[in-house]
Amino acid sequence: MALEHAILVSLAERSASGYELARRFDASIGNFWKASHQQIYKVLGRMEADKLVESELVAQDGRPDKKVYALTGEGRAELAAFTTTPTGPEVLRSDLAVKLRALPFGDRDAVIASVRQRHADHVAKLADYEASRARFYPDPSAVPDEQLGAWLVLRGGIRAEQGGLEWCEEILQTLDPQALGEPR
Amino acid sequence: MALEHAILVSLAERSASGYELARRFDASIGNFWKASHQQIYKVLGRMEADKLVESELVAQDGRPDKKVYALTGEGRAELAAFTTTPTGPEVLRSDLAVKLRALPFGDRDAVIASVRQRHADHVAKLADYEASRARFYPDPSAVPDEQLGAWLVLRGGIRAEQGGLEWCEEILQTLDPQALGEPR
DNA sequence: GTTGCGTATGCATCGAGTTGCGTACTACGG
DNA sequence: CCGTAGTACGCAACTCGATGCATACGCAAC
Repeated sequence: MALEHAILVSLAERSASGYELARRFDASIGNFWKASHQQIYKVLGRMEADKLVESELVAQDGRPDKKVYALTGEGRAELAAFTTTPTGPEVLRSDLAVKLRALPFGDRDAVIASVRQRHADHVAKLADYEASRARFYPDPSAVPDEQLGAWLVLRGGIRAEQGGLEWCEEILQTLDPQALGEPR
Repeated sequence: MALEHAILVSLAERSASGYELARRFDASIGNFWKASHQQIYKVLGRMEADKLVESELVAQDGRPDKKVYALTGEGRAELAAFTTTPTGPEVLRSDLAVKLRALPFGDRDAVIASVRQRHADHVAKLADYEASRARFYPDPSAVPDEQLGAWLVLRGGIRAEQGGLEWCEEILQTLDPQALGEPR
């Protein structure tokens, strides 16, 4: 039930409607936790029933009304409690790894194509992260204390993408060495 | 439904009972895809109904009977087809990232403790992977073709663990610089 | 001799997450 | 005036996966 905690964090940083949360989950927070708007609405409903958040209807003009959610004291307490719970080991699920393992039983060229796609994904994501870094943290040696967490998460994202990228390059070098001169 | 494909790969490499599969998922395959034995039994049941696998009851002495599953032709075809499907972008879910982001609203020391724990996990996993590498691929320049996939997956695992380890070190250096001299 | 451990299979229940659909209003272009 | 797109919320049905529990057998330890 960690989606709940991701939402709590997001709302702690700034109150928002479900719709806004969904978009945030497409951007910054979504870099390390995905969620569709349906899930978000569902969980928000439960969280409101549990008194972790409260909502206020806000009329807008030119747009539908929205329901802005804010943390309650109980929500803040729950979030603080969450930080003290032990973190279980990371669970990874890699489709690409399954495909690699299936190499002897499948289509080598198709697998290589998947790796190329993944390679491109990493390049794009990395550019994205780099842009965020340059924009929000122009001076890495002077990150304000309250942004340390977000900064470290961004650094982790950059590391993960770089690692994934290098892995893709190693795979391509191994499976398809002669094609390396021509990409791009 | 990629658990299905992970099972297909595992059975393609060698026929096995549900119990054996569950243990394999604790070891090599489980490094990039987790599954409990109940899930495996359930999925195996469905896969048999779908004719992707077939089972044979094998009596053992000193032990309960077991049901050994093997791929059918249809199963092999499904596995080959899987390798040609496009691979979606990786979905990551990091509890630790959520906790880092929650730093300003929670308990800093507890978060640091979680990072230390994660750090230790990475060290252990890395040692594990290194042992596998040394044992199964003593000469990295001479990996037989049919093991290339497994080798690359292992390389990816090592990279991911190293990356995670370095991230933990960066976090600790940032949040708790003076404590770095004393660990261990 | 019974308690615990390892092998081996499975059910039942619940929450998490996906997919598809539905409603309602505004704004803009053709 | 209609179609398309964006904002904003939500239900229903389903699958996936996690957790807990149950059963059955044999072996070894205490």
